[in-house]
Amino acid sequence: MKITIYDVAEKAGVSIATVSKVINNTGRISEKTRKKVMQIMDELEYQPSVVASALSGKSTFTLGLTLPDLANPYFAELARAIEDQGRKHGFNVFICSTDNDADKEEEYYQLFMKKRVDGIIMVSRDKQNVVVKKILSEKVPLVMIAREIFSAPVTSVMVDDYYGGMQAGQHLLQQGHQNIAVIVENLTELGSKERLRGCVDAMKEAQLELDPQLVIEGGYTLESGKAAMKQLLQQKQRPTAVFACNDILAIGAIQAVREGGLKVPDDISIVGYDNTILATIIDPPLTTVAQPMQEIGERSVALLVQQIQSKETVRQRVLLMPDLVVRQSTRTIK
Amino acid sequence: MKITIYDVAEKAGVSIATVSKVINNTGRISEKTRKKVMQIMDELEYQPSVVASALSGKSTFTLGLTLPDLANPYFAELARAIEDQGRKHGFNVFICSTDNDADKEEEYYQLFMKKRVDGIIMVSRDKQNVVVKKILSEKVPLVMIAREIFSAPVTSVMVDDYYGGMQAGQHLLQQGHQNIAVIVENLTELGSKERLRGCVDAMKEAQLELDPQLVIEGGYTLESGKAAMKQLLQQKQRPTAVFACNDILAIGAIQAVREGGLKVPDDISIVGYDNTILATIIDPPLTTVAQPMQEIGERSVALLVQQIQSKETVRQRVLLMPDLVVRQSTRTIK
DNA sequence: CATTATAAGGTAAGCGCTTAACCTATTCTT
DNA sequence: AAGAATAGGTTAAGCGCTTACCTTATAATG
Repeated sequence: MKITIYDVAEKAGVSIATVSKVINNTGRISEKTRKKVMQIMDELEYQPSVVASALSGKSTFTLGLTLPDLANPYFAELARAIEDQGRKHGFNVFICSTDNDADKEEEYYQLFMKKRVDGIIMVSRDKQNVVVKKILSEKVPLVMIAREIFSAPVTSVMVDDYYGGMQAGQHLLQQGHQNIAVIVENLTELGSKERLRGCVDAMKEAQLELDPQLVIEGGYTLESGKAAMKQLLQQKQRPTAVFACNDILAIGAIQAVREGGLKVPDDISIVGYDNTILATIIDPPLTTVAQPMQEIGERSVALLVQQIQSKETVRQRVLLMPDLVVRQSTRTIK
Repeated sequence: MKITIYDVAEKAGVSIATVSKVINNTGRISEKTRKKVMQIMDELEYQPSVVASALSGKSTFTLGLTLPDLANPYFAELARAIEDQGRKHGFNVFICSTDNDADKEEEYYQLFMKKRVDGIIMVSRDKQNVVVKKILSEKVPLVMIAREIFSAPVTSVMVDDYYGGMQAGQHLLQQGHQNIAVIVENLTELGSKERLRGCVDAMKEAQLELDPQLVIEGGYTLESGKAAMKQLLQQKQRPTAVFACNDILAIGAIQAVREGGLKVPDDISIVGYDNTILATIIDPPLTTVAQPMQEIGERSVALLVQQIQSKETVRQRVLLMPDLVVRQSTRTIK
């Protein structure tokens, strides 16, 4: 059956300890023996069992990742970034969609524990997360990628929503817009609030004030973005620019504008948030605030691996900066 | 540290064998003892180590999935479907992006072997796949999700491209189009050829012939779709309808049409292929041939699990039917 | 009542590795 | 040239389970 370390040892005429040492590059082994063993391993196409090595004290080189929904392009891209970084460090990752369902989250967590993953990355909107507390109390290495500041002391990677909102606002202001509306996702959520606040502050700096009438909760779907925009189009003083707090909402807004017989960006400028692939394929291509996906993946994996390897827990929150990507859904106002 | 089977056994006043038996529901255990042991496991929040149980002969309950790129919405959706099905059967899945790079594929395959995954699902365009042959020769359970018929006897799940192309063609014909163009991905690839052939045959049934001038290779990118469409717009006899062999191409085509001062579907109808999320957010929403993602995930996992459990290898090819989703990028011609 | 079945659970080997502790030639030292 | 270092291995225990094979009560049988 499967080739084991015994087969290699026997064929090389050494003990299994020696083989183990050449695999792990530990202990003292003469160059000659090393060569010999390596050659035999090659010949036999020996693949040391991570299962066995994990059982005898080493790690499983496996990470668990939970996120709301892998079918969502935003999370898929993030997952890809994490996967790539994991690979660099020699880790495979279990990617698990929770649908924001606490039960599924719990279920996956249990699976992670049974499989003895070395660490967990959670992407979550929920700040009152019970599972997180369990993970922490079990001292399993954990990194959160979140939009809310977590009450517990968790190492987390976040993107500065306030700054992102501000960038969006500044961009529109630079283009001469004064009458700006904001479609937020959900005003009870910190991330949304921060994006809004950033935009408001950008306007304040320009001595402008955001009309509360022009702030609308849009939720997360295309339809709701459309509806929000329609509502905005009815206002007595129609805005000349809209900052939508995610790309889907922005796209819904574009569609509503078009259905209203107006044009983007000619009549109304729109800036989105996230810079998902959707932003590039929509017409006109969407000006949007880009989350630094690669960077998020890189930092979170790095922080996790660090925890795994050093066992120490220097908890920290990393705050990354988003970046505005200017495309064609915004333009200078006359 | 971690609770082990010994802790449970001791606290319950039984041997570890007994605990193992209640965990696995094997052997004879009295109801009383079972209850007792279960209760203790609960109390201690005992999570049996899959690592240990895998080492002693059971499976790892882990699947490996390789696909070209998780950041691509099409594959992300597929991965999600597979993940869900895996969960139903108690499996976690390592999701790995290969970027169609043979080296990465090989690397991931080696990792899968080291981690002793129970089975592998590969999503690939490549039919000359060396890794596949290795997997087969190692007798590791494998299911391919492919577009090409594989030379080796691999269990595979495919979608009937010919029928999909036919559906697209029939739809356009029913709407009265006679002058139909096709933007294929790549004429050297079987999947593309089949879609084209399906469309051609649909036309033949209607006593029509597809003008070879109206078949253009478009590749896989938005830009290339745009370019292809522009080329079509220049033809002396401009087509009234276009069948683009994937959604991205279709979207590129829509943009080209719009840039040419024409409208979809008023001037030109367009049908895509894949029914990715992109089709729903584009304006106008894209009529497209839907791949049965859920079904693909379900069947492939089911086939894999079957192989894993029964050890027998009833190789088979499952051919699923795609389904046309009519949206607003096509319309009846006067 | 002695014998046999059966139910309930225990013993111990083994899965494929890692690693601390130990052993034995060589090579240095002085 | 004798003792101390050192290089290069080997031995064996242990990681946390599973499982074939025992053992021992207890119930069934003639």
